[in-house]
Amino acid sequence: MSGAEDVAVDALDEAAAAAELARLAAVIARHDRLYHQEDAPAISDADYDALVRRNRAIEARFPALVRPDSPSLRVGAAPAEAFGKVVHPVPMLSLDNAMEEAAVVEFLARIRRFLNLTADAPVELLAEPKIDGLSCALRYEAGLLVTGATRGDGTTGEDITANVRTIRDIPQRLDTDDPPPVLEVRGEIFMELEEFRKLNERRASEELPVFANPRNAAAGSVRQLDSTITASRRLRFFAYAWGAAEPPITGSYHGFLERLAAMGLRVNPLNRICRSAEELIAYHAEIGERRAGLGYDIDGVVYKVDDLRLQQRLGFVGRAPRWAIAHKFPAQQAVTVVNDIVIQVGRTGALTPVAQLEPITVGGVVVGRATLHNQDYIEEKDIRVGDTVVVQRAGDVIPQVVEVVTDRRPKGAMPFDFPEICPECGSHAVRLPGEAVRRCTGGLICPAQVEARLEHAVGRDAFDIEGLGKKQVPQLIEAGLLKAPADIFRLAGDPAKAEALAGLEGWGKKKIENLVAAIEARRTIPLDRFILALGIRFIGEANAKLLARHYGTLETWRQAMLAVAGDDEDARSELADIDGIGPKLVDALAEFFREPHNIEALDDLASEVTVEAVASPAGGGSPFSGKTLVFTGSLEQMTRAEAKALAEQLGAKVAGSVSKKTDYVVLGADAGSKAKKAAELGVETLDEAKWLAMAGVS
DNA sequence: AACCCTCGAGGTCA
DNA sequence: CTCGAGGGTT
Repeated sequence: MSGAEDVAVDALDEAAAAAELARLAAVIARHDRLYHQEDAPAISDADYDALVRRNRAIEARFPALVRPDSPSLRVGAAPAEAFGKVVHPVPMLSLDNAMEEAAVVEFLARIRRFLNLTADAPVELLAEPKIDGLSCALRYEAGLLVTGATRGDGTTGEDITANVRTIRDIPQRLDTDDPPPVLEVRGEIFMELEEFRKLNERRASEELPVFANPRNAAAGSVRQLDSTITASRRLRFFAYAWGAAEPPITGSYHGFLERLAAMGLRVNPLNRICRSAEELIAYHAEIGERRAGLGYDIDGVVYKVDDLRLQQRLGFVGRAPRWAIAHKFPAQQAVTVVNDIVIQVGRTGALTPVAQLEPITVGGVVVGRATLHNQDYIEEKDIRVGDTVVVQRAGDVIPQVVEVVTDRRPKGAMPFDFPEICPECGSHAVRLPGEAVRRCTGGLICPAQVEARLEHAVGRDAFDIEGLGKKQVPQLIEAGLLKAPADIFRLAGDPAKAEALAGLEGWGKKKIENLVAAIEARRTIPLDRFILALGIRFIGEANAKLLARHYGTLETWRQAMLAVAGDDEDARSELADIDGIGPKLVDALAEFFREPHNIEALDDLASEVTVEAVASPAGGGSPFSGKTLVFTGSLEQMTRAEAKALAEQLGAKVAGSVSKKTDYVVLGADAGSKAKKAAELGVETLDEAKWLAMAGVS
């Protein structure tokens, strides 16, 4: 031993301190590696903590000497006020699920079809365990960890950098001489079962509530504002993907993972290359058998096409890649009793039956209720009050009644009598022919609908008013302070109302101030959110945007909708011509605007707020954005399906036949009648090379 | 088949 | 907030 490590911190001079910090950074990094890569720690946790403490003590004396790769960055940061937002430069996607082996076979078949391969052409896939934790994106710039973010909605996540730094499987600095300028590593943060058990033991002894399962424990730990708490939880990490990367990632997926491992990130050692559906299924079975002994929770395995060029060609459908699929394990099941079936009334008046179950633990959480969806569902499974039923958590999350154990049915149990009267307001509840749901016709006289509509209006995607939620809305309705959406704004505008608020339980001065501020902050609202807030049937986030973009201003839209309600043919066809708006939507809008009280409520709300106009989408980056394309003839560089997917990605619409609305016709080899038609109509044609060049594919 | 809307359950943190 | 199911629309 050199002795430096024995010198008291107080006795170090600056040069010795710098040297000691360098030594500690290296030693701690080495122990981190042993811990996470070999799973063979060379020292005890206590000794490791002592090293970390010594490092921190020296830094406290010589703040100027803190190294960019200092281990103390793992734990040092002061508690944050709240989590910042991180926009993912490349969206974080979800995977399609396969529950059955047949779906795995179909997955492979579809890949081969899409790539124009024969049914027995070799395709290599990397199979890996699917960890049940929370996904996370780590951004390294020039080899240094700069941000860690949760998945969030896939586009925007929360900034959990300080917490991520406390995870020993995640290096502060990539172990390479030649770090990439940008590398965003994605993977799963999770808690091992042993740590989970110890954590809950500790919490139980401190009389704190215990976590329901390791995944929730990991999620709770990562969402701590105080990163020292996160640090004490010993989370783990496996890498399995990337987002932004400069230079781009090329080659194979397994090669990418090997490079990550070489740079000090942890990669699951159970990953394996497979070459056929049989091999994939065998892998699934093998991992399933080893599941209990892994020491951490998994909910299935994931298969990914290994060749990154093929991944790119396969692309995406919706939010999920075509080149990957999650093959889940069967859901865990349990048996319990249906104590009651209650009816809930939603915003649109839908009557939804919910089974009240004798509480039972399924897959780590206590389940007490399960939706029964509708009348048909209950009848098909013949679920009766008093029945013993098999319950599972679909996708290991959502409780679901699978089947009735009919031998255990009590004598005299009657089939469920689905109400034809709304249990909340007594109005008739009707089921239209061809529909599965029965709906209350009470509209605004139905308290359940009024409440649900108000909750919808203040919701995150509509007015987004902080401090008004499922708890407060019913309370304010009860107090007579809320009836229609416009009343929300009168809460802030009318002093008498604010005073009435102060008389209610749980409304202190501060809370009222906050609410008023939150409401005032939302007095200006974009048209699409305003439309969404009205709660018109079928008009969700996407359709509200379509309408807002097309009509631009509230007044234009309102006039057009009134004309539609008055059966004005021109207004109707203008509306129906918007791509994505079909007959049912037209009817729903007309119906809404035929009700005088709806228009009153709309105008009332509009008088309280400023509705911002929405610009119709600009041309966008691509020459094809907003254009209509037709492909004809056989393409050589890619299949028709790929070309279509690419064009749509660029904002184009792909049509099947040439018309005067077509902007471009892409001619493959042996193009026939469509080429002729294009010439007749004077539509611009592109050959394959030209199309690829314009699409930005070289 | 892809996409959208609606509804539901259950969890954690402030 | 996240996940998932079911049903509707295009």
